[in-house]
Amino acid sequence: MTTMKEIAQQTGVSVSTVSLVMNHHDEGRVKAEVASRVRETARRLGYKVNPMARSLRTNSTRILGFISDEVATTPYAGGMILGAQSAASQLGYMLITVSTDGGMKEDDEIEALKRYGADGFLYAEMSNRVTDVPEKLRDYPVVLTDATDRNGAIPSVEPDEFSIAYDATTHLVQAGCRRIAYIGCSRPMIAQDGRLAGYRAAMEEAGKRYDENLVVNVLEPKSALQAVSDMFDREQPDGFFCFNDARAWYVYECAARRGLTIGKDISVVGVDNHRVFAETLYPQLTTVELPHFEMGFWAAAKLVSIIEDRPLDDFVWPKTTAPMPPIDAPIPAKIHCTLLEKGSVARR
Amino acid sequence: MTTMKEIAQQTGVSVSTVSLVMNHHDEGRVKAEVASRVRETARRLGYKVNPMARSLRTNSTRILGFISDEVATTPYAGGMILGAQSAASQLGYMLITVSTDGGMKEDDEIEALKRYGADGFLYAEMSNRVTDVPEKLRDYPVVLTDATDRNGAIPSVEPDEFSIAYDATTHLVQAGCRRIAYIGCSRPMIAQDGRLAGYRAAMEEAGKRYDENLVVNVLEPKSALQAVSDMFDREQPDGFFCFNDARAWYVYECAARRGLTIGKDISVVGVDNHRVFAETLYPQLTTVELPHFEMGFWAAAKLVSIIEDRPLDDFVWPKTTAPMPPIDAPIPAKIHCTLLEKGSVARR
DNA sequence: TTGAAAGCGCTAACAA
DNA sequence: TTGTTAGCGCTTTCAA
Repeated sequence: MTTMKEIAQQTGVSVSTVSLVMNHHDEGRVKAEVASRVRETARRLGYKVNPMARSLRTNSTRILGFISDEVATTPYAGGMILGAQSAASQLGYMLITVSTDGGMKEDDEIEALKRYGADGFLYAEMSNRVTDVPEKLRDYPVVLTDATDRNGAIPSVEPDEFSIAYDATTHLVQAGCRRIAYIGCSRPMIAQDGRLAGYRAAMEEAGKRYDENLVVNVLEPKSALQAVSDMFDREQPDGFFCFNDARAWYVYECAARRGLTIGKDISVVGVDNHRVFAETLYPQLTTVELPHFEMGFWAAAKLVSIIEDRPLDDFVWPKTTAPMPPIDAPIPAKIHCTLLEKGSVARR
Repeated sequence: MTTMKEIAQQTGVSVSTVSLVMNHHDEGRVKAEVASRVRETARRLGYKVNPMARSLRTNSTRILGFISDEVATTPYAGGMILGAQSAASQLGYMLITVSTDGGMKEDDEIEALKRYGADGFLYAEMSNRVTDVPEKLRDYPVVLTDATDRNGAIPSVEPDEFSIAYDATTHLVQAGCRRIAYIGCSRPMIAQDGRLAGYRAAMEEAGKRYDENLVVNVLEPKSALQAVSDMFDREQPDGFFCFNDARAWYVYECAARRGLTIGKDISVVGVDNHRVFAETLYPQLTTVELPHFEMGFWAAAKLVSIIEDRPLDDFVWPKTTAPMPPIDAPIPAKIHCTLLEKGSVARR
């Protein structure tokens, strides 16, 4: 590893001059000619700053902590982490991921992260929930990812659940479905509320009366299949919007048992959480993939903007939204990532 | 953050004495009474070493890099990362995860990890493959996780595919199945070879002739379902061992279309890669969960043992294997994690 | 048995 | 415009 000292020696200047140049603090402080010689030597020697040494002085490590307790159980986390990592990497940061699952104590992991000098934290859930941020994070910059702060005091990035359901349902309407069912979740979640509202709005806008009989909110696998099956026979829907892939599967199962084919006899749009259906089993189906990558990306970027105290607009953004695809288009389609800016922000 | 200096002042000794004590180098060098006073002060002040400062001197960060290119697409990764993190944490290390998926250049990520001072690397695949380890990792300690080095030169931790299939098949035999089919993978993979062999061995040991007609190796979702369906009708198997959950799903679909119920009319044991079936849809099914946690755990521990040049036996291990559960036992069951020790080892 | 001192690579205040 | 210096928190000689 090349050091500033070596650059200084080879260029015939002092270490502080090198430091100034390498940190872009040379404007008006170092002669342009000297600066470019320094840069040239640095390039030639393949110099890379030593983050440890720097952080020892500056108390800033350019490390972000990503905290989640469900990395082990869902593939959501992967996309989110990837997004966060992508933003971090573009902004010159490193992401350290800790999972508090599996009996490890969250506080210990946070302590470890602090010791390693994390400048700020991403606190992630894997589906939008009202969340209490741990006490230990109080005095650090924090951004919630796919979660909502109970006290509304911490900035968060969440999916636009309403629009997801609205667009999915509208999509089914436009595909010509007459009776569109909603297979939802019975446990109260932010996503469920938003999506049910989106479904309802789309139905009413299409001139279809909102009909409670077409809505089944389920939780337990065993009774769930029965409930969906009952509704299936009772209401004979020809379109389904499903809260997630597990719930979509109930519809698949019902269809198979009745000799019906999805995409031909009935239409299904569902949120695909596990990537199993979209990628493996039914590549031709229309599914909605939640914008986990984007949420991770935005959250990390937001966090950096807090840490460095500069506006988000300074950064360069990727495109994060796409329109709903035609009914037989290749999927998954990523739609709607809403950045909620609210509350105040903890600073160290 | 408390520093050694503060401890030194409060105890009335020098920083070097504190350092000696905190690093357990005080034996015969520091008076026992002084040492215990130092420890007491450290405890009282809640001292935690500053890893940055230490690594600046020692050139060792106690950071492990976890490199994988599929974090985003499977939940396997989560378990593996969790295992690796668990071992790392127990051994006083920190895990930094980088995912090289999504167009980010692997080499760049490795460079970043090196800059942050990683002492060694875990290079992970998400299903056992023959793998080339990147050039950039050449001079560092590396352990392959769920992967096999093409040159057989790098230590790796892999699942015991043979035993997984052997035990699963035997399980079906003991459950009383007469005609047991194998739904495998047509792409050549280490797992496929090992599992087919395990299936075959179990069949023959049970006095059943190995019958090629009962074996369907498939890949493409569309043709796969057809192939499984054909075999289903032709051979009328009453037991199925499936390579993964996608393949198990073909059997579910076939069964549903024929009015058959799994666990009653036919028996299915499958490797559950996505946790969808075991956790959500068929909690009563017998599935095999690959020991991702254990692989991650062992691989990280092995890596630390290489870095610190001490034998694995110095560490304390969790139990990693369990016998096959009875056919209706709660799942997932983790079985068989084999640590393959082979080849030489890179050292810095 | 203990402490003083040097130095890891870097930044930043200050002096020249 | 540049260099000198001090010091971040720690480890590790070396001398006392």
